[in-house]
Amino acid sequence: MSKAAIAEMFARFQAANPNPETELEYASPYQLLVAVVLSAQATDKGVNIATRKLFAEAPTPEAMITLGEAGVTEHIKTIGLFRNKAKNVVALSYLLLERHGGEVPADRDALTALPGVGRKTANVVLNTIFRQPTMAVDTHIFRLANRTGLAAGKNVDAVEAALLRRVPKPYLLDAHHWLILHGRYVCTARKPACDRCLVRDLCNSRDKTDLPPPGSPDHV
DNA sequence: ATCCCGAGGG
DNA sequence: CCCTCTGGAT
Repeated sequence: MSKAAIAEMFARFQAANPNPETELEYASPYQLLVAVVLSAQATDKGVNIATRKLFAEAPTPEAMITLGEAGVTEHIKTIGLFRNKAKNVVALSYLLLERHGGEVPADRDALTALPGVGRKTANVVLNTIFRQPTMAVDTHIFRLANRTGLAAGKNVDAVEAALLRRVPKPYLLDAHHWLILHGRYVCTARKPACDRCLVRDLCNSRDKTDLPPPGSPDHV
């Protein structure tokens, strides 16, 4: 995708959705951090169902520790990888109190030092809470970037670096959420809805593609 | 490279 | 049945 095409792509995203936001439900930086940790290999919809109950009982790190690993597990059993996540949420809450006065640190190294928090989760927190121009590359953005030609890369780190180079600065703060939402609802993994894609004419996969071939049941 | 791991969609 | 979902730790 050319430089001009990329600028056009984000201009359209911005016009269609001036203030894109996460679909995770949270009432504090702490709750967003926990929700993002829980969202690994899970849908936002499923995470929200679990966190409604979880945050009602444990809205703060102190309450989460009191609830304990067994209590957390009960609330998040409907989410995949729940044993690891329950352990991480409690341990992370303990470390937030011990190292950061119970606050979420605005620092990538401090964030990734927490259990269950890797580079992608840290980037989401830095962007969503602290409004830093980070690019968190998840399954949606990795797929969409490579498919459309927005930013090619064999792994998430390469795609992140390419996006930071190619996305025009004025769009960088909101690019993450625009791309996530586009990937979730339009440029989906299996059966992309190209017929209602806002940037269809700019997409490399119009003629050279990893999409299902024309004529197949999955072709849109 | 492997494991973790439930819910929803097709 | 199989694939996908805002990955991280070993």
